[in-house]
Amino acid sequence: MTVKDDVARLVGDALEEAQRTGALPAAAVEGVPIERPQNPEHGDYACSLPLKLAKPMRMSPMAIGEKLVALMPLRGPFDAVQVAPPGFINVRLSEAWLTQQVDLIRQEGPAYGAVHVGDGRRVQVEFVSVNPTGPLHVAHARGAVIGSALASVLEAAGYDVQREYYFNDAGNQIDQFNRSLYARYLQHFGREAELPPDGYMGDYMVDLARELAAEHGERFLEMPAEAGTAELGRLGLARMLAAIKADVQLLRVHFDLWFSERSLIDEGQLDRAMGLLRERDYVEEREGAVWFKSTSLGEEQDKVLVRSSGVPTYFATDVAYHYNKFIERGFDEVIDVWGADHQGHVSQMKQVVGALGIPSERLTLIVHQMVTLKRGDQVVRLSKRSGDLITLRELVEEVGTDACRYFFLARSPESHMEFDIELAKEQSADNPVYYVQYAHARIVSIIRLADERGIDFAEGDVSLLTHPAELALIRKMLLLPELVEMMARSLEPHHLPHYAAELATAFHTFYQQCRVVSSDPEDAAITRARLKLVDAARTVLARSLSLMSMDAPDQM
RNA sequence: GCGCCCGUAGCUCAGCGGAUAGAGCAUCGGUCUUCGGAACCGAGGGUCGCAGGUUCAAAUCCUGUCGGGCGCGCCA
Repeated sequence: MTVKDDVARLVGDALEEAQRTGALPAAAVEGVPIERPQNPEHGDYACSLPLKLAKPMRMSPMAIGEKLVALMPLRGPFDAVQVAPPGFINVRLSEAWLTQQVDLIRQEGPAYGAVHVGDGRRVQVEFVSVNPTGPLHVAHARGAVIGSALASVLEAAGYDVQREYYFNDAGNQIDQFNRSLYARYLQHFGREAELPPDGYMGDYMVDLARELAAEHGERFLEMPAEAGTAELGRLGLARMLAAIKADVQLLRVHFDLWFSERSLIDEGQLDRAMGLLRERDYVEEREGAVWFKSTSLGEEQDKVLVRSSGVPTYFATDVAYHYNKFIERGFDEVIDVWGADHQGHVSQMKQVVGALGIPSERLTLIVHQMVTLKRGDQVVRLSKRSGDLITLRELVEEVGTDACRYFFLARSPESHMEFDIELAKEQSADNPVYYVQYAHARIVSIIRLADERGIDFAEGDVSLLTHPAELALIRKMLLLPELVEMMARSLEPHHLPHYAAELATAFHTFYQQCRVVSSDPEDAAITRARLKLVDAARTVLARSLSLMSMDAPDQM
């Protein structure tokens, strides 16, 4: 239970008591709202319940507040509660309690920040899932960072998390890919060949053809064209997939499972999903095709599941995939991270899940907006088909993994973000990334110094920590578990970089004002206490960075 | 035309219906004999696109409107 929950209970218990004894009239309440006031004069936590109860209770907010505060015992972490106009209950934490948390944080170590909102429930996070017909680009990097950070946060919040990449290895686009590759392959050997009209034009296809030619020679020329195209395509696809794996690894993104679209067809899951939809009367045959009757669910149009040619659409396999996620594998919750270009499919996907008999709230679609990439003044448009502009790899190699992760993560998914490469490089010294990491390196070097001087602070007395900067740092450290809980509930990991920067500031401010390792013998006790604080700060900062899959360097 | 997203400081962006709307960068001004100055402290800078509405309380919710992005296929 977080402190915030404890505050809510403190107020909630008082309300119950007041209503039971008749001190306050009966009124329906939906939860106890607890906030963190921005003005420190308002204490550590604030509750606006009296303001909300004023109307149903027909009393002034201040009077309600007074009644409640009178019933709130100053136990445990709490030092003072008071009512403030226009009707807030402000709660302040006790300094003695705050300092004790330093020891507790050190005890928890790298596990600090973990909460139990997930309660072991199984959640699948599917992200990136770009077709392996070309290299990953900048927008994909954004999805990769959002998805992986969200997965880490959910894990810290007590969920059993599965990270998954769904890749297309069947269908039209793969045919296009195969034909494009075959054409490049023929061209490599000086044969006359034209790319298909909707083919993949990028130079990477030329490179891929050359690599395969180097490895396999003219083998595919000797086959009938159709077989050659298919054979070559299969090898090319495997290479593209391997390249994508390498690319996401550059961003420190790991997947538990790479899920093949084709396997849904081969292993009968598509048929079973279609059968279930048909059974539930959501399928209709018309004009030689098989349709999902989404208009019956309020959608604007029906969707084709199986073309008149007998070939299932991507939509059909997507239905099968979600059937597989919920019904065959039994995930409690599923989160899909999509780019804005897929926004139009969100309501259809939700309807499909409902049509399969699954409460559609169990599926969450996180749609992130596009990334506008800039090099100075030049706007670079992102298109996989028309050519190879800035790839994920180029970006990461130029800007660095940590900076990429930090910047992509710091923007909320729905914001249309701008990424100026020149700026990111020029400002690297003033980068918030390095600011946060520098705080960690600084901490480690202080502890290193203490080690060199043979200072043992295991018995440090944390009650000596009374300086405002010390207490401010502790308060900031205590925010992490609440933040993890909030992020897991809202599925918004973008708060993490902002928190890390605030924590770093709290540390730097403390460092500026409080000498840690002092050579004056009279300071021995406070030195030991502060070393404990510094060590706890290292724990929390390192945890914040690890949740973002960022490096926590010992030196820079 | 319809759907989704965005519009907050010079720039890039936070902001859970609550108290005086914040951060970084940029600008200006301070701090330094000792633990890492990649630091700290301070200042200026805002009609939260605009107009209505709901509410004790709106940057936040609703409606409309203007501007920008992305979609609207028997493509994925």
